[in-house]
Amino acid sequence: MSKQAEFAVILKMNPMFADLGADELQRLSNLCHTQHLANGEVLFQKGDAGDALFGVRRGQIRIETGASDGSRLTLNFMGPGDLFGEVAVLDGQSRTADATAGEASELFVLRREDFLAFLEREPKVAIKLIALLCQRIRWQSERMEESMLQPLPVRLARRLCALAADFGSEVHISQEQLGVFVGAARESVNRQLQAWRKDAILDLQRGRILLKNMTRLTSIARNE
Amino acid sequence: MSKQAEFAVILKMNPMFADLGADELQRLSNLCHTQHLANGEVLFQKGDAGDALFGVRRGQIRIETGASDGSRLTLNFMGPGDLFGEVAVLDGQSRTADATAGEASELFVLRREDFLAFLEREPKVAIKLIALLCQRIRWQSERMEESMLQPLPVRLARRLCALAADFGSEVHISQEQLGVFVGAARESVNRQLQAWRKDAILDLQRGRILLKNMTRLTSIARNE
DNA sequence: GGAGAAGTGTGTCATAAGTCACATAACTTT
DNA sequence: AAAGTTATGTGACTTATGACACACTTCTCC
Repeated sequence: MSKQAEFAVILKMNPMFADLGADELQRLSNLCHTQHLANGEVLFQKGDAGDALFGVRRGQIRIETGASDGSRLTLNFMGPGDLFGEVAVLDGQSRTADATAGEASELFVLRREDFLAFLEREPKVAIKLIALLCQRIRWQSERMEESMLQPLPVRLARRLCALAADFGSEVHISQEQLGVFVGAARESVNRQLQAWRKDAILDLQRGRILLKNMTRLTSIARNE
Repeated sequence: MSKQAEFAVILKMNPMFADLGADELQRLSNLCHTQHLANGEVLFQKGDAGDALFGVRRGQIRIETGASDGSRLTLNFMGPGDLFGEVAVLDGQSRTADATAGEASELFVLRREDFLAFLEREPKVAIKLIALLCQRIRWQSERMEESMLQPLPVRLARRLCALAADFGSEVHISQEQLGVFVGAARESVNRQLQAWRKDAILDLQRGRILLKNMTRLTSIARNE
C-alpha cells in the first residue's frame, strides 16, 4: 500500500474527515509528506505556528505541557493511526502544548498551505468541513456544561473510558495527571479509585491503572 | 439605507462575519430576505430544521425552551441588531430551542441553501469561516473548562455583565432563570445577589435586577 | 546500598453550594 | 377585595470536594 493510501486510511478514521468521498480523500492525501523523528526529538513547542497536521505512522508522540510550577504534564500519547493538529492546520493558531517523540517515529505531515489551497480548489470539501466544525461546536457546548456539572466519579469514569479506548485496559497515567485531566484534586481522585478497587472495577499500580470491569465503568460514566 | 446594507451592518458586528471584506459582505447580504412576525408568533420550534440565520431588524425574539417539568425557561432575548442561528445555518442541524416574537418584529433571513451556494462560489470566504469556527472551538475548550470551575460569584457576575451588555443596566430576568443560566440553585443565586445588594453593587426587584456598579461587577467577573 | 524524589494512601478539617422547609411579598384572576 | 399563583428571602442541614498533613512505597541515581 502506498504512503498516500495509508494516510488516507488514517484520515478516514478521524471524524473530521470521515464523510469525505474516496476521491476527495485521495486527492487530499496526495498532499502529504513524511517526517522521521528520533527518540526524544521535539516535533513542536508551545507557541510555534500551527502550520501542519500530523498522523502517526509508527512510533509514539507525547503531547505535554509545562505546568506553571515548572513540572511537565503529559496530556496525551498519540500512537500509530492517531491524528493530531486538525484544528491548528485549519486556523493556523499557535500550538498550545509541546509534542516530542516518545520513541523513534515516523509521521505523516499535511502542511497548512497545501491544505488551504486544496480547500480553495474544492469548496464542497470546505463546506463539509464547516458542517463538521459546527457539529463540534454544538457538541462541545452541550457536553462541556453538562460534563463539568457532573460529580467527580462520572467525570473520572468518562476520562478513564476515553483513555481505555485509546490504550486498552491498562492505562498508564499517574493519579496526579488524572486529576489535572478531570479538574480535581489528586487526593479526591485517589479516594474514588480506591473505592472502585474495592468494588473490583479496577486495580491500581504505581503510575498505572488496570481496568477490570469496563461494563460497570461505562455505566458510571453514563451516570447510571 | 437599503435593507441589504442594513443587514450587512448587522453581520459585520458579529464576530463570525467581522473579518469579511466589504465586497464579500455586500454580496452575502444581497441574499437576505425579510420576514414579519406578530406578537407571540412562533419563528421556529425545537427540532425544526436549522435552515436559516436570522437578524433582528426591529422587535424582540425570545429564545426559550420547555423544561422537563413543563415550565418554560427563557434562555435569551434577541433585540434589534442581534444575530442568531449562525451555527444552524452552517450545519443545518435541528434547532435546540424555540423562538417566538416577544413583540411585533421584523427579521432579516438568510437561508441556508443560499448561504451554502454562496460559500461554494467564494471558497475564500469558506476558508475564513473555517478559521473562525476553529477559533471558536479553541476558545470554547479553553474557556468552558475554566469557566465552569469558577466559583458561583464569578459565573454569576459574568452572566450579569453579558446580559447588561445586551440590555443595559436593568436586566429583566428572574432569579430562577439566572440560576439555570449559571448552573446553580435558585437559592444560591439569591444569596449572592443579596450580598451584592448590601454592597450597593446592584438592586433587586421582582423579576428585575438593577446594576448600579458595573465597575465592581466586572472586576468580580475577572476574578479580582 | 543509601539518599532523595516521585507517586500513592489516608485522616482531619474547612468551605461552597445544594436541598428542604417555610415565610413573605408581589402580581393576577375572578 | 379575596384567593391563588409566582417570585423572592432566609434559616438549618447535608454533602462533595478541596486543602493540609503526614506515612508509606517504589523508583532512580550516585
